[in-house]
Amino acid sequence: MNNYSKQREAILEVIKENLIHPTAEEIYELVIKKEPQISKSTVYRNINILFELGEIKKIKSAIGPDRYDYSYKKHSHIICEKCGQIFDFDYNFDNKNILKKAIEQIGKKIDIDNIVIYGICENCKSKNKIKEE
Amino acid sequence: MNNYSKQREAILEVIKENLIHPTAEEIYELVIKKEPQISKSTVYRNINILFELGEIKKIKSAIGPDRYDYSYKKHSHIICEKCGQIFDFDYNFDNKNILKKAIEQIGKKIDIDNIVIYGICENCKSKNKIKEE
DNA sequence: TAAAAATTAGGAATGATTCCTAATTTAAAG
DNA sequence: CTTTAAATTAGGAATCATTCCTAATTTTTA
Repeated sequence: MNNYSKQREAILEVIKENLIHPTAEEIYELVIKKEPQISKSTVYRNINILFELGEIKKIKSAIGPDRYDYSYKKHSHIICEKCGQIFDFDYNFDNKNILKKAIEQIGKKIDIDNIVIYGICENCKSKNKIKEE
Repeated sequence: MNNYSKQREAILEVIKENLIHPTAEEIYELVIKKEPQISKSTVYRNINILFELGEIKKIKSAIGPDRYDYSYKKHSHIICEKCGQIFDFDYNFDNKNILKKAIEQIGKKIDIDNIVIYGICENCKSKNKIKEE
């Protein structure tokens, strides 16, 4: 692992250029424009490698497949469980204290990578209130 | 939706009794002991209904299928991205402030349902340091 | 420049979940 | 009660996302 390949480079570029939290499928559709011969398995394999290397973040959406994120700047995510929409969220969690409590409660240190707030957004909430026919 | 069915009741009971964040498959294996005729699609359908109703929580694990949780008490989760382990985490997030910042940043109110900390646990971190053969 | 290691394309295989349908169960109405 | 309507079920087919497999190619090493 960790050798040069133009495919891997193109995939990382696409993820860097598209800050829309694309799915693997979407990454494939974008990267195929640059590397028309690329196969889907190569996209999946390299996404996983880039994630392992810590170059990109994996976001477990509430709905549909996983999404990926290149973070120029550290941030969290808010995800709606009804519509699946993902919002970038810039918040200063007290990581030092979270870490301390985590060690107390689970007995081991955790390297915090991404904090995700799952909830229901206003739009989806109000939709629910309308009596369904 | 929302009518009586002994299958749905049995599924909810199983989730209440097993606080191990079971997957749909695991719920099926447990509930089949009580309702031997039950089908897997019934389990999936009812898990979704119970989630829609807000009776159970869905946890997007870093690894493998979704997991479910009946919460007698509100809590968060810490999930390891390498091994997929899920830890219950009792932490007092400043939800009022989070909500305020969220409205500022994304322009809409969010009903916070579950805060998840994705990271890498000590065990997995130390495994990585060992030179792989 | 030759040998070893890593990566690729492409398709098959797998795993999780949803969808479909006819039969059954539950609820509602007279 | 009985009848009718609505909801739910079992079971399997279908779908979707992802991983696995293999022979060929590319990259690295020495």
